[in-house]
Amino acid sequence: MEERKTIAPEKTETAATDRVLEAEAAFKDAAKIFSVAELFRLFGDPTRVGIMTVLYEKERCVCDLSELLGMTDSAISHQLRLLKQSGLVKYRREGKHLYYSLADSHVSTILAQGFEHVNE
Amino acid sequence: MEERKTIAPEKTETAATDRVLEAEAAFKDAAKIFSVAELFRLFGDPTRVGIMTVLYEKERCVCDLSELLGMTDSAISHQLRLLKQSGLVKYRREGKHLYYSLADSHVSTILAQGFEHVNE
DNA sequence: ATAACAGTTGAACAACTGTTCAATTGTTTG
DNA sequence: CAAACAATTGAACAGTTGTTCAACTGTTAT
Repeated sequence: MEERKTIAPEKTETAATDRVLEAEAAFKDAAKIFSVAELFRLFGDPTRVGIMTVLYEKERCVCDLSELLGMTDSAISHQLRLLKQSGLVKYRREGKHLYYSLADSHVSTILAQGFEHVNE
Repeated sequence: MEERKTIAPEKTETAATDRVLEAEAAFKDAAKIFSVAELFRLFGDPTRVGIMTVLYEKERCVCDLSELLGMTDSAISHQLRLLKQSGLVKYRREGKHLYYSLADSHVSTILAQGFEHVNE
């Protein structure tokens, strides 16, 4: 994010270098802003929050998740794919069942923070 | 969220009361899940994250925000309205300018958590 | 091998979201 | 008062999202 509102068109080489460095910093910041938004976007849907809230307690297979949340396997599976792709959940196979769980403590922490804010 | 996967159809009055209480609890949980998703949904857009990231440092007027983020006043204003409606930002008037700022420390905390997760 | 169960996948569709544009409100200054 | 600036608003539009449905893969048991 750029700090100054206006940049006078300077002529020295060091000033030019400064502007390049500023531009690079702004670019990195912009990339981070997109990543943060993308992270929160995944927490921004009731089905996905429901899934993660259930998984907060313990691992679950898809059929448990769909029954607990009152949705079809397909709908749950589609959302799990998004969560999986973003590294928010992981899974292990046990016979016919795939047991999903939260990927790491970061995910639980962010989720908990959300509930904390909602509970005033 | 319901714990047991199946509920046997019991006949006593206490069991009926239990089921009502369970249903109420499930309803409250569902309502909270929607609130949490709604909260994160607002953090799930790059423009809004950009706005909040700029406001994290200090309060800003709409014209500053639009210049810093390289967007039109209108686009910024539309997003500020959403953030305002959800109590995530507040503002004060000073002459022609409306100075926006983050509503409370909860907002900064959630935002910081997001950046922390993105920075590994 | 076949049936049954668990889960995934892709296409299709309706609902929603974010930006733009033009018109408008509110405030200050000449 | 009029002009200029700051910001909001609503309609319109394209792009995205989440669910459904049907077809499919993979695993276990008979």
